[in-house]
Amino acid sequence: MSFYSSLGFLVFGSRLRRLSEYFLAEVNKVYEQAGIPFDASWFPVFYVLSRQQPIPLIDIADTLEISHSAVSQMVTSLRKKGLVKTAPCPDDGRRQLVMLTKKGTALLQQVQPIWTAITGAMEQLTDAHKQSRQLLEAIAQVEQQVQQAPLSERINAVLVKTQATT
Amino acid sequence: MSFYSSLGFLVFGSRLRRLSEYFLAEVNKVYEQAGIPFDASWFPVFYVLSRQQPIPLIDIADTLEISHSAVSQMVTSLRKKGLVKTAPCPDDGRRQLVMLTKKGTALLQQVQPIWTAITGAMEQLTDAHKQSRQLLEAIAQVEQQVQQAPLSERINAVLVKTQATT
DNA sequence: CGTAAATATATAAGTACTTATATAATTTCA
DNA sequence: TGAAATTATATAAGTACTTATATATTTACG
Repeated sequence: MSFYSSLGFLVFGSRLRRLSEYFLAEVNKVYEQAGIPFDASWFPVFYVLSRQQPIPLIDIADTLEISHSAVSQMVTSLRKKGLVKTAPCPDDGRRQLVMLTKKGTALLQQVQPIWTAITGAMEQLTDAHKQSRQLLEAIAQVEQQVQQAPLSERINAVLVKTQATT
Repeated sequence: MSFYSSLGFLVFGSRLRRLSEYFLAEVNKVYEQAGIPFDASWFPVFYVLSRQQPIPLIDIADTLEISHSAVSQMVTSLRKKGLVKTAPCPDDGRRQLVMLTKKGTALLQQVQPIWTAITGAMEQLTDAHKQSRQLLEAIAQVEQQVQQAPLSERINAVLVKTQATT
């Protein structure tokens, strides 16, 4: 058994990070092999724009649940590549409305079949199609659980109990 | 349902990263509240050293399945903090043997009860103690599956099949 | 109605990794 | 045995975020 398997949750974070990076790298291979000049890191912003457009930067950040800063940096990068453009909101001068350019829209058309295939491949990760769903469900449940009582509180509770019996 | 839940595996990577960062942040809270000057990011190297010492840098990297570079940077950082020291291996001048200093050993003593508590808290994340194990098992299974056939190949297979029927 | 608070964005710096590159020590084998 | 390949480490630069900070616009209210 590997170090990671035997250590269980103490290296939970590292394992998740590693798995995450693996998935992004694999998806990038697919884009490359399909000859589509798209990067996996662009997906979240592109996906939001595929649903709603134009949209203020702040709404993208809220939807993705990442910082304004991260979206601001990504939008700047995509703007430099000519894939999105921005314009101040007429109703509220603080807001920047983000939208796809013609080039961005064309790219979106290209990547959409890949997105569908990714979902399909993930669903087929096991014979019975059960495991990937279980993983998603397990992650969702852990996310819910830690919202109800933070992990740090749970750890402290265990700590106190251990110290009491020592 | 949140954006992340509805999108499923297309944002798998982001969700894993977010969960990972949450866990590291929570564990850091526990160290801080316990008044122990330890950072969650130090754990992997400290854990390896708690098992074997002295140990060549390359063996730490192999055990943790991270790059030599990452270990080299972490060891440099821990050495600057006076927690570890290094010495060239007498048998092989290329290797740097890493070991805990007196200060590092004292810190290890302090953090070990916390590590036990973290494992305990993770096991109790659900009433039935089933879910966290399921998550670990599900991750392990996904790790195994993608070793047998890379995700990119699976995605391509789905793509080809879709295009054939269109 | 003007000033304080809130909101939206941009930029700088930090984090924890990665890959690429350089350098040095060791091993291999023609 | 000595040149080529391998192995081990260190450092630089890049990535995709974060927090902290600055700035600008809008809203709220005494």
